[in-house]
Amino acid sequence: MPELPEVETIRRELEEKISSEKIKEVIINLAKPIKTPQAPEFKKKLTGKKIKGAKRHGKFIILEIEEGDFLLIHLKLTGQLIIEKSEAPVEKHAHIIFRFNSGKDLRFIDLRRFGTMHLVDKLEKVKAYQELGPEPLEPSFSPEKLKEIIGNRPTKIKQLLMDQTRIAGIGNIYAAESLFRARISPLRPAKTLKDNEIKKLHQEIQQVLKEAIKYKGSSVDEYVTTEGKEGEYKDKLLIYGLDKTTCPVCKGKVKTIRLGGRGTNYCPRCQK
DNA sequence: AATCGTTCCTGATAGC
DNA sequence: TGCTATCAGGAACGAT
Repeated sequence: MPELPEVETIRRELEEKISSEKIKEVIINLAKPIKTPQAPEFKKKLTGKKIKGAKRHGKFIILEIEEGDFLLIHLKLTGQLIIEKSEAPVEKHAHIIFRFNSGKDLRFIDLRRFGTMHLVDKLEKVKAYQELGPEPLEPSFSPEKLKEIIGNRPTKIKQLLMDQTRIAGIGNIYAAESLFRARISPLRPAKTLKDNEIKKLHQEIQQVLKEAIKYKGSSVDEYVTTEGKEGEYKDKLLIYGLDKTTCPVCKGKVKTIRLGGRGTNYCPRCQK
């Protein structure tokens, strides 16, 4: 599933490959992902417009459209954005196709249909976007900032890391990885973390995200790049993934629990 | 205000 | 074999 490194990989490729592409036609095979406006107006507002660029905040991709609109795309669990020639056979679950004058398509494919799109003139109109917490790779995200976010909260640290209104872009994969690397149990109430643990966690969050971007993300579930290629960071993950039963550090048994409805792997011997 | 449980959806897999 | 039941999960939403 796409988290910050995966979404950033897609954003970079979109920026490079479809900036200044002009939309000739929008084909809607399934209207469900389009949250606003309604499908006919969505189509009308985009047809004939140029794409100016691609930004990202958290797990949202923002396509900047000519004349000031923004197309916010959230891939949720299984959404994909693929760029290919218009004559390529249409994939199963290709719900929305942006067809360009150049003969290329940008296709939104989404097996579980959880992904969303909003076309708005102001970003603040999308509530979840407007409520996003700070970007973990921005300079403003200092160890002190993380300490402030943790504050006196009793919430389990893993759930706090995954809360998009606290920090933007971290999901199940990178929450588990950064906690493992920082040797902190996902079950620890956030407020019990000592200053040195917060510092370490902050460092590991930034490092694992940067490394994962370098490898074009982790192909877990359906994630692929806009070229349809898998991200290679999957092989570098230390703790995430059901097939891991042995801790790569102490060789002890990895524990799988459910935390806030999510499968969570950790090593009880290494992570305190 | 913060947190918890439920819901959306398909395909893989287990069990009979 | 072929059917049905179960499960995974990000975040919106309603309830507490």
